[in-house]
Amino acid sequence: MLSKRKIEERDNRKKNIIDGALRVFKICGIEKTTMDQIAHESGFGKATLYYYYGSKDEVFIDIMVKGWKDLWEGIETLIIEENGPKIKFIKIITKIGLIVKNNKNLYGFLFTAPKHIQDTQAHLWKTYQDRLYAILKSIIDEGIKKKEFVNLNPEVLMKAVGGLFHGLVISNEDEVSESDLEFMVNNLINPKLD
Amino acid sequence: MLSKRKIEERDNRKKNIIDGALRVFKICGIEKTTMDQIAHESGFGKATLYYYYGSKDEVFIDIMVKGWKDLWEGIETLIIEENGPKIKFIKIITKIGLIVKNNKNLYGFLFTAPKHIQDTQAHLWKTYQDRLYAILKSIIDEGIKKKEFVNLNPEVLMKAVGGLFHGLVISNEDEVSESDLEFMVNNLINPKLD
DNA sequence: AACTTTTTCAACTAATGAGTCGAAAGATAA
DNA sequence: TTATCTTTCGACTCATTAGTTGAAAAAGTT
Repeated sequence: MLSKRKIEERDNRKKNIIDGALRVFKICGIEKTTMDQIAHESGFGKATLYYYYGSKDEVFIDIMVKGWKDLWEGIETLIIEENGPKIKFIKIITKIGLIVKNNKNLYGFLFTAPKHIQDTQAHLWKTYQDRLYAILKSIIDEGIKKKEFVNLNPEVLMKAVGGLFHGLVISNEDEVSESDLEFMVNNLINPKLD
Repeated sequence: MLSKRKIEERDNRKKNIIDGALRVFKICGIEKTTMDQIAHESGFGKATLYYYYGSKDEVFIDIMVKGWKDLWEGIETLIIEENGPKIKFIKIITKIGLIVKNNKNLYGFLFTAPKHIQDTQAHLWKTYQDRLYAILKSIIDEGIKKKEFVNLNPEVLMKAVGGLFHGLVISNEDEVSESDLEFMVNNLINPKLD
């Protein structure tokens, strides 16, 4: 049996591998990153890496799960707060912005990679992702109904906010201020100047 | 010497290859697409493909050049039209939207791929791309100065519009109506309800 | 028809990269 | 110290894929 400390150490090494992987992704792009590179970057030999992860996909999936889980847990409390849809929506978006800014390597990967991983089985991370999207969608629906949001197709609005967020937070070298992000999301979902 | 017709035929075959390539990209993703696949999809053997293109990169670059050139030429006339920055900007964005919608395979590639191609030399397509960005940037600058646009950092506004556009037009299965696109860009650059 | 040029491709090479194996080094426990 | 379990990795295998070659078919020219 493995002692508690042993397990912790092992988890730490896995974390090192993930961090190394993300560093290489940033430089080489996800697709062109090799297991040798990841191994070297995180200070192991390739064979050792396979001691911790059974395949390249497993590394990817571990990253995805961690990312979406953190994201979900970061906004979970905001959902039950008693706020109108507009306030709630903005709060969630800015919170996500904050989380993403704190770990750009991870989330740059998270929002770009999914297409390339084949989801033969439903993955754990999909659950968190779906949950997050469903919540945002329901807030948009409610916002439109209560006329706090502009009256557009909710799917379209969702895509718009997603794109805006991506442009401002992910694919942007410089940091956007929270207030700018908030301001622009606000303009998008309801262009009234208040 | 090659006759005019011969050259035309050759260009046609090159076009077939490009179209085939884009079809495969759509299914497999750019990175995972092989030359064999492209060859097969466009109805040639791989060796024939290498008769027309010297390397995989050459295929990529040809696509990029065609895409950016078409985009630039599509909006070129709008630049000299006598319009205020706001009208001009919206006109250009919606025109780009139209062009993109007409060839989603191509532009899905165009706006996603660039990072993966190493630009050892400055490529022709970069010229068109830079030109387009510079124009948009200058219109934004002017729009802000003339208070037709909201007073935000122009770079940030640029990223925002880029992201919004991407979300609505590129990474969207369904088509956005022109009016929705126009409406939302308008809200972003100047949220006054007029 | 005889000859030249253009187009095609099956079968090859060479490099790269995912994943394996077996042996050895490092801990831990008795 | 000896036996056992955990961690490490050099050196392999094997599959894939970019790019080449040489020969042959097709088209064009005289």
